Amino acid sequence: MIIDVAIPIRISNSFHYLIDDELGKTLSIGSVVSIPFGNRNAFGFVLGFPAKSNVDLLKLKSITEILVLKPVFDESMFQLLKWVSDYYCHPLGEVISTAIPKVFWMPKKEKKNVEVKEKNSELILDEPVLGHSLNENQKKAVDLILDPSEKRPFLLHGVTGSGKTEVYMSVLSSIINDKKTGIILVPEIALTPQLTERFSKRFPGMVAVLHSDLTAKERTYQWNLITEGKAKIVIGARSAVFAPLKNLGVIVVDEEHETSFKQEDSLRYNARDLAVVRSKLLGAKVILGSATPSVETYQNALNGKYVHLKLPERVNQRPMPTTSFIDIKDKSQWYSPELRWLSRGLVNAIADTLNQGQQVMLFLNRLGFAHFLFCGDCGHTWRCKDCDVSLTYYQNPPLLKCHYCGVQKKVPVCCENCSGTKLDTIGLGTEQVEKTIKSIFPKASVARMDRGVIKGKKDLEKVLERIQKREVDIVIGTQMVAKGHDFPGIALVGVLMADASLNLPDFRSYERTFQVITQVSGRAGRAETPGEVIIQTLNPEHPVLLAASRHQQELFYRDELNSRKLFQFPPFHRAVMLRFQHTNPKNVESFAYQVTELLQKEAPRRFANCQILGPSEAPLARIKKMYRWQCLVKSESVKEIQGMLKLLFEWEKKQKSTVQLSVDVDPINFI
DNA sequence: ACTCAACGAGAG
DNA sequence: TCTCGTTGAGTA
Repeated sequence: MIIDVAIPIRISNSFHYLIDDELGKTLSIGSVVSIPFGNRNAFGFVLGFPAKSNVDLLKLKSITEILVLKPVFDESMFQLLKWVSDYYCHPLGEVISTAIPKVFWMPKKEKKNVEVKEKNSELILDEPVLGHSLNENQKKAVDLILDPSEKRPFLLHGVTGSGKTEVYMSVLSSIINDKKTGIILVPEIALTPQLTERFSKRFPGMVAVLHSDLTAKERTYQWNLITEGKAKIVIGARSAVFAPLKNLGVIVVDEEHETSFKQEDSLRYNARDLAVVRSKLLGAKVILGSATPSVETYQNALNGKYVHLKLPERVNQRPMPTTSFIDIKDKSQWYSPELRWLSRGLVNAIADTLNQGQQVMLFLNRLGFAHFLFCGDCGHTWRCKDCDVSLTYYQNPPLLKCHYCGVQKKVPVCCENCSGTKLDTIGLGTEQVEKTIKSIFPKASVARMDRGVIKGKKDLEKVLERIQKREVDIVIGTQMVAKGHDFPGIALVGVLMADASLNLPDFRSYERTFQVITQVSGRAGRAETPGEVIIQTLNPEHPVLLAASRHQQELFYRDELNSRKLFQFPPFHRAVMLRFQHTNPKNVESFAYQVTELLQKEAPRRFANCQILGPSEAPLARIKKMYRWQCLVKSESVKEIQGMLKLLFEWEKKQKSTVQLSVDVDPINFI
């Protein structure tokens, strides 16, 4: 008997093996087998039982042993996995190994049912109470979501603090009453302990948690809770979209606009999009929640593919914050001739806020002390040896770091080029903000919140608790502060360099800026006092900043959609990024040109709707010793793009070039 | 992915 | 001539 086996390696085809008839009958699709592969053993997933093989029967080898008899995925998951493999042009074996935790098929010892300890939480079967005092809008949203005749995905579009989580919980509660289950996807679970806690309290003993920081043991425990049907709700980061729940009733994607739902290496899938696909395959509900939806999702809501549910009010009628701009080009605004990045206006506002016993948050999306170090005598700058970027200067501990390959080195005392000693820095980072603010407000308690000081869940919980207890007067942070944490005492939010993200070479730079400004602004204000937001910028008239500050969402999306349409970008056109990498710059360049020319030659007759842009050197021309080129393909027709990729892969196989080619479907990252 | 054979430059 | 490091092909 023949079995078809997918091996988790970068080869697109599967392989046929022989197995004893009797033994073969015990296998299912999804069983894991050990097989001879070349001159070693490998693991593989059983895909099927073909009646015959087009490979010479004498060449077929027998499997070594059965590793896991019980399938590691069921029929409906198999459909999804095949869809993923097809859509993202990635070998099925690798897709499966991304979706299923390694501990379940990569056995260290022998694979047995791991004993599940009950820990301290008993499974409580009492049904939770419905109707946790929802407001009108929340109730309406829940009713629409639960309406069985409505099959479309839902965009739950609610301003910060409008109570989206209550809606999720009400829906979940009803889903569980119907003996169904649900998945909640969150951008970075290690950074959202509050949400997990709320769910565990509301649904005691029913919640499993999945994320990348789990140890093998914890992961096994959580996964078993799911497969054994004990967990009814799974909260997790992007890979939790593959959680093997039975009777899946709903998938919630919280903060659906977040880019961390896209995996940026190996299998480049987007968990938000897979949530929509998986729920469609199963007939389950899907809720995409955000205060600042992605332009793609917004367009789907506009054109009726998704149901647009709005939560326009903050709970308890909290007023929206008031926003003002400070033009930092204007010298008269500078705090001092040396401090050009800080305005008197913001300093005064901070002082007022502190005097009133309220808290301040300052936002700057750049880590470290300064962007780079340079020599005042000869102008030399310190750059990474392996990447085409300058090294970021950190002051405590004093280091020069590369943000792309992680290389660190000691800060030099003199210039390596001219031995000059007048070393100086350019470009502002959060460390420098912290130092400066501490010197201006020596009595205030200042806390920083960024990847430099917050390494994990524990650090975050500590800072959040200190902020909550009012032990901190001024919070200085990167993106991290924009991500859904509840800071009830913040009365003033200062955005230090609002322009930084506007001018990135990425068609989504306006969208990102709008989202992050709206999100940080949403941190300001509480029941009694409306919050205040001060935005320092070089460009106070910029329409994106204006729209964000005036809470004119519809205006922003209308303009942005118009320009996406005009320039033929998503959501109107599909995009695929072809990336080329090699240690030799000439090899990449010539291969990138060969590929592009091939596609351009074929396009007019076979793929008339495809545009091929490039090739061009990537904005980051070298990372980790690899020179990088790219080529962007756009088309209204997914079919044509798929056809073109097929042609490309066939051609590439024949070329046997050493240049690495990777395909990024629906790319998020353009640098 | 992984492994082995083939190939080519450096030491005795 | 021997050895070590790099490169390329094939895996059922």
